[in-house]
Formats: sequence, C-alpha cells, structure tokens
Amino acid sequence: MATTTRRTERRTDALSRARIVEAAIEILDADGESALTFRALAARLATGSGAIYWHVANKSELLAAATDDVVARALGGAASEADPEQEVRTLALRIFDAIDAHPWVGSQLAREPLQLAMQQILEAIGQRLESFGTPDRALFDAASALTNYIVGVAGQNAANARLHVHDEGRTAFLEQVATRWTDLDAEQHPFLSKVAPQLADHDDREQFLAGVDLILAGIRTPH
Amino acid sequence: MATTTRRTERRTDALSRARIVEAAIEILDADGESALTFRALAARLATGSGAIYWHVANKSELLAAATDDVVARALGGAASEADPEQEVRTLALRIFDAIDAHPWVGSQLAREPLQLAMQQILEAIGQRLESFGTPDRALFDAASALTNYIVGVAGQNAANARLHVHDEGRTAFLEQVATRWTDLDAEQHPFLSKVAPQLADHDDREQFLAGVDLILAGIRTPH
DNA sequence: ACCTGAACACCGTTCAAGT
DNA sequence: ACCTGAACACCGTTCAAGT
Repeated sequence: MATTTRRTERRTDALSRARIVEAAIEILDADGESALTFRALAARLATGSGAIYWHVANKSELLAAATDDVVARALGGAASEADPEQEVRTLALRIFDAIDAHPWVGSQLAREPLQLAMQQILEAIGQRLESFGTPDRALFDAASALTNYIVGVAGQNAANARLHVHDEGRTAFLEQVATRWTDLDAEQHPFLSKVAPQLADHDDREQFLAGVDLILAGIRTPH
Repeated sequence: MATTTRRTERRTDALSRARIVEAAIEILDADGESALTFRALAARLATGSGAIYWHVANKSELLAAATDDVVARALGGAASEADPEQEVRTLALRIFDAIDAHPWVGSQLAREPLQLAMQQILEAIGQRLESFGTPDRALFDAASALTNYIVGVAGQNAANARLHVHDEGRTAFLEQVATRWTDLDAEQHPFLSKVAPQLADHDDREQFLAGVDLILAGIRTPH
C-alpha cells in the first residue's frame, strides 16, 4: 500500500503520560506554578480534565514527574573531567542552571522527600565524591550535605523567581532589601548592616559556587 | 469604683494580629499545613473568615508571620558560649529542633525569599562567624552557605514529616527507601546501593550536625 | 474601627456516561 | 481501554451590610 500508517505510530494528539508531563513543563516554564491546573492542562491537550487522571494519579505525582524529567536532563551525559572536585563543581552548576531556567523545580525539590529527583542528585554527587578517599560513613554525610545545600539554594532561588517573574525587578528587589538592611539598627543587626552593600552587586551563581567550594574544602579536611 | 476594667484590657476573645497568628500556629502544629484554612481559623477564633482580613493581608503573610514567630522564639536568648564555633553548632541545632517540632516552618523557610525569618537566621549565623577572622566577602558567602544548608535540610525534614505525620511510619519509610536503594542496579547507581544500609540506622540530627561541621571546617580552611 | 457571612471565582478530584 | 465533562467538595478573597 502507498499510505502505510504503522500501528505503533499513534496520532500526534494521542494522550500519554509523557505528553502530559511535557505539557505540564511547558505551562510551568511559561507561566509559573500557579498556572498549572488540570483545567489549563486539559485545555492545552484538547481533552477533558478527567482524562489526565487516567495517566497520572494526581497533581503531586505530576509535579514530581516533571521535576524528575528536568533533573534527569540536567544530569544527563555529565562529562567526566580529570579533577573529581571540578566534576562536583560543574555538576552543582548544572543543577543550579537547570533550576534557574525552571524555578518551579526549586520549590518542588525543596518539598519532596527522598523522591527520584533527589535520589538522582544524591547519586551523581556521591559518585564524584567516591574518589576523595573519604570513609564510607563520612561520605554519606558529605554527599547529603552537598545535596541539602544545593536543594536549599534551589528553594531560595525559586522563591526569588516567584517574586519577580522574569528578572525585571530582581535588582530592584535586591536594592530594596539592601536598603532595608542598611537601615537596620547596627546594634541589633551588626552582621546584616555590615554586609548590606555586598548584597546589591553579588552574583547568585558565584555565591552558590563559593558555598560548594566551602563544603568541598570541609570534605578535604582530615577528621 | 470596685470593678475597674481598664480600657486597654480588651475582652480575651478580642481579635488581634497576635491572636490570629497564635491560633494559626496551633492549627499548623496540630494538623499540618493543609489544615490551615481561613474557615478553620475563623471557626477557632469564633468569628467570620472576613474578619481575619482586617488584621492580616492574606494567607501568605499569615504563614510568614507564623514562621517569624517560631524562628524568633528558637533564636531568642541564644546563650553565648566560649567557643564561637560551638555557638554556631548550638544555633544550628536550635533551628533544627524548632523545625522538627514545627515541620511547616521548614516548608515555609524553603519557599520564602529574603523574608524576616531568613534574615534572623542569617544575622544570627553571621554574628557568630564574625570572630572567625574571615574577610568580609568570604564571611557573607560563608553565612549564606550555612543558612542555605540549614534551610535545605529544613525543607527535606518538613517533607518527611508531611509524609508520615507524627513519627509512626518514619522508620518504615526509611526502610522502604533503603530496600529500594539496595534493589537498584549497582552498575547504574553505585553510590546509593553502597550507602543503602547506612540509611536505616542514620540519625537525621547527627547527619545535620555533620554537615554543619563540614561547612565550618571549610570556613576554617585558609583561602 | 472592626466584624459578619454570603457570594465569587476559582481549585483538585471523581465518576457516570460515552466510544 | 481510554476519554468526556458535569458535579462535588472544597479553597482564598471580597464586600455590602451591620455594630
């Protein structure tokens, strides 16, 4: 026959878990966490909201799946470098950048327990740490510490992104916090008032990496 | 007059921001984040849901206020010890324990940007770090790293608590994750499968402190 | 100034009914 | 087996009306 339509090739608009998760990610990226509703998702997929429940148990599972997807993509094909410490650094930056591009992943990571996405990160970090020559117990603690740090920053970044969608207002916000800190009573808040000028011109990515380096230095330290 | 009722002393059931926040904390502690609704809050305060809006702008502000309260209490009157490093440790543990007692604070901290509660923590940590002799710039980075780490752990703990309300099921959950890790393909997940046995008997609080010590060691390291 | 509570515009989720 | 879409049981928030 001339027009062969293979059975395995369904219509493009056929519903599937993968297509649902993909659409969810698009909505989350475009309009943020609050925009992801089953109604919006159903509309985008040109179906009824109930249809989604055939492929996905509920919203929390959908969010977890979307997060797993993004994290897997960020971690995928992580090129191995000569220096294992450098590997941890680039790995951490990959996750940072992924969360920067998809802020909702940050909130999700911060509120999910030992779910797939967290496991992926922990495994990736742990693998790179193996060659440090740390004893097993300390190694688990070290990998956990790094993962928790990364997830913590992720949550804060997501919160920032939620506050001023799409960068404009970000510097305005930082300046506002900076003046708030400057105006604080130096007696009661010596640290914040001293550090206020640094806030305006600091780079989130650099500060994130500085924290990673701090923890790495700690891991290197004997005992 | 015999029965003097001072004007400033209102009826016990008079609404006020403080009383609203207090009631909110009680609900959050007793039944978790999902139980805090304006209707439930209004019922507990024996008033209409709209009345709450006279004292509080919206739910997010209410959650922030509740979080600030708990954090302030946890940080309040932090006794100063001889060793500044030990001070950081006990400070971190205070926050950890507060979040353990009020898991919802963990989720809240992880999703709020540079709000009051985060500022309080950053200030408290930063103050203790001052005496380490770190240069200003590195000091800001160090305090941020510690705060982000603490907040990251907080979020994870809150997630765990949400999963198995009130401890029962916690060990069951850990064991379940442990077997999941054990069953993983050791080729693809060498770290998790190696570390699985440690999961069941590890202590969250100890591991948290190990992470704090790791960062402290990193801060002590020159350059 | 402060409180009441019905009403509005949403949610996630379910489910009988369809194909 | 999979989809439809109305219906249910909720939400946060607003607001006219009261005191």
